[in-house]
Amino acid sequence: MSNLTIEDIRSNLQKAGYKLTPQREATVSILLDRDDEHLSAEEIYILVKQKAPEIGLATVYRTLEILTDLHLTHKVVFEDGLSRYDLQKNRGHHFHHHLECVECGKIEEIEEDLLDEVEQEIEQRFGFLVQDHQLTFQGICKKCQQNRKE
Amino acid sequence: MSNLTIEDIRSNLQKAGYKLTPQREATVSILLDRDDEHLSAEEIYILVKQKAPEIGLATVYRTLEILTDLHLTHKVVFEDGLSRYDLQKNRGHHFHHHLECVECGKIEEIEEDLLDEVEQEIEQRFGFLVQDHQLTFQGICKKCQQNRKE
DNA sequence: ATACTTGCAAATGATTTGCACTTGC
DNA sequence: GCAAGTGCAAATCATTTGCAAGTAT
Repeated sequence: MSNLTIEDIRSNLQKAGYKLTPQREATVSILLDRDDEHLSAEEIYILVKQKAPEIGLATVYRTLEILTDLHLTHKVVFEDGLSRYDLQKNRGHHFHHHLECVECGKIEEIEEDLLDEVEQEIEQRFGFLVQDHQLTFQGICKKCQQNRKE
Repeated sequence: MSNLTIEDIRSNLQKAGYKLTPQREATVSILLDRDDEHLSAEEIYILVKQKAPEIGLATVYRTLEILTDLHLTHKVVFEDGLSRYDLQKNRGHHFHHHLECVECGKIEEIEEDLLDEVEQEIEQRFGFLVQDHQLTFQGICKKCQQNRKE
């Protein structure tokens, strides 16, 4: 699914004056592997530690901050107070949404941008120039609905 | 704009086995007064303290938690990591959205639900039963756009 | 050399909790 | 009267930061 490579990320970092250190590479490689999950910094840290045990949590945070600044990842604050990070697979006009199941806690991602029309309406009616958005739905996922019936 | 009264809130609390103490009343009255702002717990605390100086921040948090559990308020986590609370003016089918200006930080509220169609699409395509949602747009508000031109 | 990075530990900031005291019904 | 509620201070949890040491070019 992901068409981003480590090399893309290396060149983006270098363009901005950052190095792709082993720690950053390990962190990015977790994000590439798990690009359909929505990992918190802590979860990323635990996964990275398996490959590079000497890494510190602060480094993971710093890496994620840089990646987010460069728009290589996207940071979303969830209701539980944790921030989760997604690789920006489709750079540029990216936008995606989340389906958060209140029963099993799973977070599903939707790639399409369903809000084009809504954004146009906002700009016309409120004179507000939209740059980005976050949309999260809470509800019951398919699987949990089935479990309820059993 | 708000059609909720203290009495509505009192009866809701009592139905759920809670009392409307002076501290809770003071907190709710701030929310009623400022129902178009999006106040953080800290901001609410400061305002409440002016009328009831002996109140503690923990009580404000506990009150907001109860109100949110009873769906009398709605808690939204913003990008800055703070949670803000809105009174649920139109109980039941409530839904509203936020416009967050990245320049002046102001948070505007839109009452309409622009997502009816989007929700139907989600339910059909993903089998996900939507119960609630949060939608926040980041961008530049009208006023800041004008200031830029000057 | 020099500027960028790191790991660690300590600091921060929002929220939560334990507890002895108080209060509303 | 007594469970429910309070204020305070201490605890917690995610995240950030200071700093001395490490590293790449």
